[in-house]
Amino acid sequence: MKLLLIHSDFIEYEVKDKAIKTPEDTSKKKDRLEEALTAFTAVEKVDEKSPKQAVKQAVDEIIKTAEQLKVKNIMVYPYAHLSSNLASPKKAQEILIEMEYELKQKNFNVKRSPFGWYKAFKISCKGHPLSELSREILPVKEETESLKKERKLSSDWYILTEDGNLHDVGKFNFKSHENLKKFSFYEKEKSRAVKGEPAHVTLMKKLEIADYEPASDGGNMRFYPKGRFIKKLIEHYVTRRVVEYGGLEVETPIMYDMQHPTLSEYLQRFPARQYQIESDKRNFFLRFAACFGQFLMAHDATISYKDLPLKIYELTKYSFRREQSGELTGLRRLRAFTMPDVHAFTSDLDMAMNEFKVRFDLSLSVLENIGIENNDIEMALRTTKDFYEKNKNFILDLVKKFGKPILVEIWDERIFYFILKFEFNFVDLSEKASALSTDQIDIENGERYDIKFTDKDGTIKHPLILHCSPSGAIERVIYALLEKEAIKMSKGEKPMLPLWLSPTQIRFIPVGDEYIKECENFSQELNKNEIYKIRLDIDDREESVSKKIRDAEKEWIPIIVVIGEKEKNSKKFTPRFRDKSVVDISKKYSMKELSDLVIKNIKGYPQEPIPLPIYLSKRPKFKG
RNA sequence: GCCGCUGUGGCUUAGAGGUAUAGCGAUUCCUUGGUAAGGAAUAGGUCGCGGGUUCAAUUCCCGUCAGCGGCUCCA
Repeated sequence: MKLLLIHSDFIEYEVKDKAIKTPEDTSKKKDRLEEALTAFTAVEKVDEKSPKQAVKQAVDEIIKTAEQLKVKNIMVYPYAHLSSNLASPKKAQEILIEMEYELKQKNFNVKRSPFGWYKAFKISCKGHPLSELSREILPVKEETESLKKERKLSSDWYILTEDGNLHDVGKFNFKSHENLKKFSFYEKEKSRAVKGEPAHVTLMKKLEIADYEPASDGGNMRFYPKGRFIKKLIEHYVTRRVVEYGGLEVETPIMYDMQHPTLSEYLQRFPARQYQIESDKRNFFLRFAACFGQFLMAHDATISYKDLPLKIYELTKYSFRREQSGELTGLRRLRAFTMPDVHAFTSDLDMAMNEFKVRFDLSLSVLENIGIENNDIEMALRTTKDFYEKNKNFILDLVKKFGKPILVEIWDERIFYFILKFEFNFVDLSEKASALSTDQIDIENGERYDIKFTDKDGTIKHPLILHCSPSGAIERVIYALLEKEAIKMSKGEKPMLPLWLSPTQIRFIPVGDEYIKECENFSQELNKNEIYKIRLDIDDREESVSKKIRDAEKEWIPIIVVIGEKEKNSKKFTPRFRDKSVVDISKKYSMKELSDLVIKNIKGYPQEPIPLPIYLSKRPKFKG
């Protein structure tokens, strides 16, 4: 059976002449249905063998579509021209009547136009992507075969365990791998579970990190001082790690000529995804990755095999992708985002694979040090069957490094420009998965961009290119950190940002005005270390001590120190530690001990001064 | 982009065909405080925006913008 489903403002028809010898009796010469899903239907020879099944499958398909479109009115419309292998009119008519009956049973408002007549019809198709669908209904036996064929063309999904075994995703026992299950399910099929609104969106506003900017395009965020600060520290940290790894930091333009021969070829494949800008008579697109600038730069460079692997790095501020408006959410999916992107140009597959390993370790370490640990992420690997077969041990090494089972997608043939790709995915509170770190081995673009290096023997060759983002988009890293804390909160635990990222690390709360001076003295004592400056502030507002503590807790301040007569005299403090796992809360601390404690935790991370006035009374409220 | 839901002072929100609640926050005053909200007063809103219906619209209708959920997508 062939179905053509049209979502229309209306459908109307008028019966004209007989099309077959014995058309269906009909008194109604004209009919019309508003806001309808019209199912143009051609019943075929194969349906005669198992008419019940054909009816059921067709009805299921129609209902599925109708529900998606929230349509109550359905017009079943016989339309022979969809097939060249029609069933007999008698059988066809029976099946159509049966379809009408079944649909009515499911409480749809169903009309059916008469069988066997030439009819004039008018239809007003709504024109959205789901408004025109064609479906082929085949008896089950043949269906599995066609499905198999389809699957062969696309890809297979597996779970690869540390022992080197590939498991069918459907059969794998996900016990103690809950997140991998959520991730696999999200990747492989479309998860339809009911979900609340994203937790990090509430948090990013409440903590004055980021917010929507109605005056800009969707997915272009504003960052408040604390948000800019956190973002800046992550940017610095990732950049430092990449530079230590050997990345040469560059800066390239954010817009490129759409007519440029190399770029246009690349663009043709994804035409509707960019912002476009006009300047004089030329049209430009905003970059959606750092590739363009770096590849064009590499194209013009003189590169010897001695320089390889050559690593070029840029922190793109911004990369732009015109995602569909409905796909945008908070800091998770944006139209403008900050992307660290380090490419490695390598001489051959051996070098590429070696480098892939190095960057795999780098990515894992960067994420972990930022605060997103191994059990917060799930790994996916995509490759071709051919590559997998030849490099099983290499891939297994990666899995062992990762230390838990991963999701693997294997294509029969290469679909994209890369032959191997890994991703570290974060699964959030509403069970959505997003990729953070990623790296891929690209075997096309060296040639496409005509990037060349001179090999040992003097021949000119195109390099294989690795594309890596060790952390993923910085905004998305913040999203993951916030969602991670939201998950904690849902378990009744206190949320906190890592100490090195907290805009305020220690807050002093004077018991009264007269102790503000004391706070200042102590803060100098606290910051005696030459290299590490602890970010502290003083709540000098005219509020009760309890109120100030409450506000500090709401702000996720890691360490709160109340200062009054006792402290003034004894120089010993009883701080409130937000994260009680690493400290002794019964202990009294001196300023030196507190300072050492903080420094121990922020060693090796970027240092920046507090991004707000030290006195709370001098701070504006950006939100609420 | 499609389908659906939502949109009320800076924030969170009540409400209804006759221009509107309350809490937080802000300001001022009182209180001078000891580990998650001390007390009082004042100011602040063309009820997202545009149009229509109506004697009258913030409330009903249409459109639009934004957010959320789902679909699709994620090079």
